[in-house]
Amino acid sequence: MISRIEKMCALVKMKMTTQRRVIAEVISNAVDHPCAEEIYKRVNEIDKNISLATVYRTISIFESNHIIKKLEIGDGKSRYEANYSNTEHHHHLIDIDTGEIIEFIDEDIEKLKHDIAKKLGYVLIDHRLELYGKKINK
Amino acid sequence: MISRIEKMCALVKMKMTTQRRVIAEVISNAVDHPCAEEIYKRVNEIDKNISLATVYRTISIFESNHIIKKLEIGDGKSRYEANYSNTEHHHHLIDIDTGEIIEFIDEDIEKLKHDIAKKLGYVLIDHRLELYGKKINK
DNA sequence: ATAGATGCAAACATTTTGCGCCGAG
DNA sequence: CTCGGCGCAAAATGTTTGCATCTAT
Repeated sequence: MISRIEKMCALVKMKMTTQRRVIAEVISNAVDHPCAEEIYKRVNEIDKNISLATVYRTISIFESNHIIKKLEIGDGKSRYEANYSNTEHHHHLIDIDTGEIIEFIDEDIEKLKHDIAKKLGYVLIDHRLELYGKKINK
Repeated sequence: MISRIEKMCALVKMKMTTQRRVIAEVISNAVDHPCAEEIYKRVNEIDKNISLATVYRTISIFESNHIIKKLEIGDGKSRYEANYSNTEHHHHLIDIDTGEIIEFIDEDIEKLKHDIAKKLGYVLIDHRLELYGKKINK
């Protein structure tokens, strides 16, 4: 089974190695937002010979090809998620007690952001919205 | 002249040392978003004996007392700005060509964010919005 | 065949920490 | 006086890189 990210790599004409295929698979299957070290651990459960350096290099290439997105939630490390362009643009709510990340989509924000950038004389390329909250009744 | 941040330290009953006073002054006067190293350099122009470790420790205390805010614009280092609660909540537009940071305020987003958090079962504590854009006509 | 990808270990950059001394309250 | 803050240097953490080797195309 070819992972979704591997298909995106093909579109960008990336040379596909065993390592990249495994890393693509791991990130495609992730339901959370793993950091480089976590990706490395999951990759190593599939193939013990893949190095952390390769994970970093591959992540970096995926990111510059917009195949994955980096998020910085303030815990010191960069975290990543697949960037499926046909999926709606979503954002993150971070539970400040548990660190849990909840994804959400909001139409109104999608509309607003372009207007704001335009008003400032910019074309919007990307954006990031993160909410930090505490669970009600806990 | 007592800096604005120093006044906030007093409210939180922080022990005020020469070092903290100078660091408070530097961050209060910053019109940009300096990282720890940059704060350290500016601090040293006023007092050569203040160490980088103290800058980090002080920043950390300021941050946990909500006196300053950390921002991560994706350049690998944490950047900081004063968090004047009586100032309107603002956000950042980052020029992806120059790295320039433009601050802006948007009323509609202020309204939206609380509704979204509530809908997800959370009380909003903080949030962060960053737009990344290219200047029009350049 | 060959450009580019990999593994390893060393280098880097940023941030944190242990310890003995010092200074604010 | 005393507790916490300080400077220094060392360590920890996350990430990048030089080099010799290997591999997808």
